[in-house]
Amino acid sequence: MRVVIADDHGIVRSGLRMLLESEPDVEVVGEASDGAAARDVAIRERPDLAILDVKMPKLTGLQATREIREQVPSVSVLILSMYDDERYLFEALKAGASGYVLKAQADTDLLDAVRAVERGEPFLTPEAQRALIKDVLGEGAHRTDELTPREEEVVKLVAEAHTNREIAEILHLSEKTVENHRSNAMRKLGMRDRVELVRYAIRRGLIDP
Amino acid sequence: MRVVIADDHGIVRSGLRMLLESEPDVEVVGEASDGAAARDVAIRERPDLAILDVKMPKLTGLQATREIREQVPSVSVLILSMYDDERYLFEALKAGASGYVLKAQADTDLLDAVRAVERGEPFLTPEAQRALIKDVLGEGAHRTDELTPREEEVVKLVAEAHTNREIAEILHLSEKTVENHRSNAMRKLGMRDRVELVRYAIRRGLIDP
DNA sequence: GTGAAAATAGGTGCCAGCCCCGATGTACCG
DNA sequence: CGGTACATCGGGGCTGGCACCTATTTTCAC
Repeated sequence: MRVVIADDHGIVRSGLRMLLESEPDVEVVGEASDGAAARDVAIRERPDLAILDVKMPKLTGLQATREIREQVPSVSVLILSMYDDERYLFEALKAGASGYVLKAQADTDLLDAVRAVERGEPFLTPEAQRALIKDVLGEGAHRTDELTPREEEVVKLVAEAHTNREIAEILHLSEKTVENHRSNAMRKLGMRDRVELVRYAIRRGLIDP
Repeated sequence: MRVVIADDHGIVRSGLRMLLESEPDVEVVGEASDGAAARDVAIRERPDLAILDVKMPKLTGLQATREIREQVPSVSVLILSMYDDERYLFEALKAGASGYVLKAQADTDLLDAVRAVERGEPFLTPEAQRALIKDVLGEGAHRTDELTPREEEVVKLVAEAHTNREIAEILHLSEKTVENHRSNAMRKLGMRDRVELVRYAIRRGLIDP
């Protein structure tokens, strides 16, 4: 089983690598320390599985998941969350992830998750399953989908202090397209400059302060 | 060399353990997933070294460091920070830590840090050293004094998405003066545009996200 | 009372940001 | 089939942001 791993903390990558390679039939064929690199590596290597941290520079794990799943649907994705809650669970599943594992439990659950994905099954930690059931039973109405996925990607990169040109390179787009997405996002949100977008991105958890 | 490790993320503990035990003379004699447990284990095991995450439940790594160093001074402490900045560096050193390693660089720097501590030397990552030197060269005063009051006012208003012209009106200044204060603040902080100032202002608590 | 730092202000120049247009292709949905 | 949303790219133009430079006044510590 060929696996790509991505996390902005080197120590987590090392841990993942060693944990995964303790299994004889698992091979780590790529590593990335940000979301854009993760996407590029996953598309180039076409692994069986990509294990992505939710919170990474340039692209979040969820944004990277969308792009990977769109371009190479044969790649399964496992999302690693460092949060103690499940606030990104639904977005992760919508983005095409096969599983969602909390980092606190990752050392015990991760190999189970990998095996589940190998069999083509989804994998959720017990906490995640409970949250999902609760949501389905309750109301599915906590969607704040004001922005399209593309717009959100651009907003995140703007908030990380990238110029339009840099964003264009990261997303493989023209500068004009980036400007249009940013402009549309600002209009939707009623904002007038990048500065306001930064605070929005922080409130939404797209980036840390 | 006997080592205790503490981090609330299982995957990080696994990574640390495997990384450390790849060295023949290093033995991990204890693990903890929160700061209070870390303190208890360190005091009971009296290891040569305790490697602690800054952010843990019950006690932070810094609080645990203080208590460990007070009760068993023979235990050296390495602090692991998941943050991209050095905001806890000074507190860590004051608490009695021998070293400060960012998680993003931990897979390459950690063994160097362990060896340095073994020799009784302090260890700081290059980024941490730079921050320390910058601070010493500056003043004994805190980093909070990096900006003058006027500069801080301007930064706050910038982060609130005011234009230079608006800020000039609010502070009864010329636009030029505002630009100078903003420019000086950005130079002092090593930032290149307003977007970075916003995140700084939020981190500093000048504004809410 | 001298010197350093802060606060004030201006000039010049370049480029990025932001706006308004329009245009194409795709996908999905009733 | 036609409508709507999304993503993509472009032109043209105005303004604001930012850098680098100089310069005066105020303030405060030694």
